[in-house]
Amino acid sequence: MADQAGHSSGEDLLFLTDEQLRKGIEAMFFAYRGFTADPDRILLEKGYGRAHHRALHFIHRAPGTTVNNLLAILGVTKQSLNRVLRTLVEDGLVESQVGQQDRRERHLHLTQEGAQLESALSAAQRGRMRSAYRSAGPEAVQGFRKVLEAMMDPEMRNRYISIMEGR
Amino acid sequence: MADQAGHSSGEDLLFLTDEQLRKGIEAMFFAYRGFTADPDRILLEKGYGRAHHRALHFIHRAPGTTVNNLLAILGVTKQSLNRVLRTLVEDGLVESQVGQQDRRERHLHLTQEGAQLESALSAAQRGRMRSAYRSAGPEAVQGFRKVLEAMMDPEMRNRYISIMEGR
DNA sequence: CTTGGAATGTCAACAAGGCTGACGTATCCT
DNA sequence: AGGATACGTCAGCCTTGTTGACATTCCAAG
Repeated sequence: MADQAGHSSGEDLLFLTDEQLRKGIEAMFFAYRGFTADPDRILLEKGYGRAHHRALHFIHRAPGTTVNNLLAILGVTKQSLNRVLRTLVEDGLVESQVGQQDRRERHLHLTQEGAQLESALSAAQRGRMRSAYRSAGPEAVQGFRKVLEAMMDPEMRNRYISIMEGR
Repeated sequence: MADQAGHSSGEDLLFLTDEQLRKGIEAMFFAYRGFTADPDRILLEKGYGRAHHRALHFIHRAPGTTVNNLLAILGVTKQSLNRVLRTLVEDGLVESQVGQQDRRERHLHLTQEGAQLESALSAAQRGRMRSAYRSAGPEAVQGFRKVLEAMMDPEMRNRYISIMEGR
């Protein structure tokens, strides 16, 4: 009870005021805006939205993934995803291949053109992430990742970790 | 070029692989989902959306703020904000008072009912933030905030900082 | 071999919440 | 008096989420 708010002493329990927590909440809000700002500009030019970006990102991350798997990662309905996926396939950014073992499944891959757009989007986002990391320093990066992981829903944390390790 | 990817040495320049940056990007994506999940559930019951939450949050944060100011913070058009604000006023969660010095301005306050909902939403979000902070530790919290601030657009960072200090 | 269920695709309708453009009103300032 | 500012509102459009219903394809169990 005698502790002060401003400085965290580093080893004992955290003294967390509502004010501090609210600051964290607002930091998340503003930071997420910055986080999406650069890709959004590119997407606008091409006539796509964030939903397309997410699809491209995770198809790049896990080439050959099925629609169902993508659905689970993105957490939207198949109708929502399908609308986005259809335009990407029509525009020649994504390829949908019938599964070998299970021919009901569709395996998704980026075409060269799709990979190119994904790369541009990712480069923009990584650029901001890199400069944020650089200006915050290595220890801050560790903390950043730690807090983010703890903030995820458990299911998503597992999915995230398995994505990180698995492949 | 000889360095390894996994461990950051802690004092020299960061060695940032695209992989590490991509992990950060995905962490942001999944964490933001968790971040909004709890309030979203409450909002759904009441028939509101995230836009209402944001309005309530910043009116709570800066009571008596003007519409224009809120517009700048939220980064949406007045038409978008107005739609949300109108329902909040109609439902008796927000009060809109004509300005004293400048009668063109409307100053916004939460009613008791509005404050109650804001409090419930904030409590849910702070709860998750608190447990994330706790499980990540004090140093992680510092790093988390540092990286987030560096990730904001400069204008937003200034706004954020002035909000933090100003009051 | 038949059939149930799983995976996928598709159509339709709807809602939230962004956006632009245009217009009106009240108020302030020069 | 006239221009600028703050706010509200109408109309229409887009993206992206939702439900519900239904067809197709195919694996697997009976």
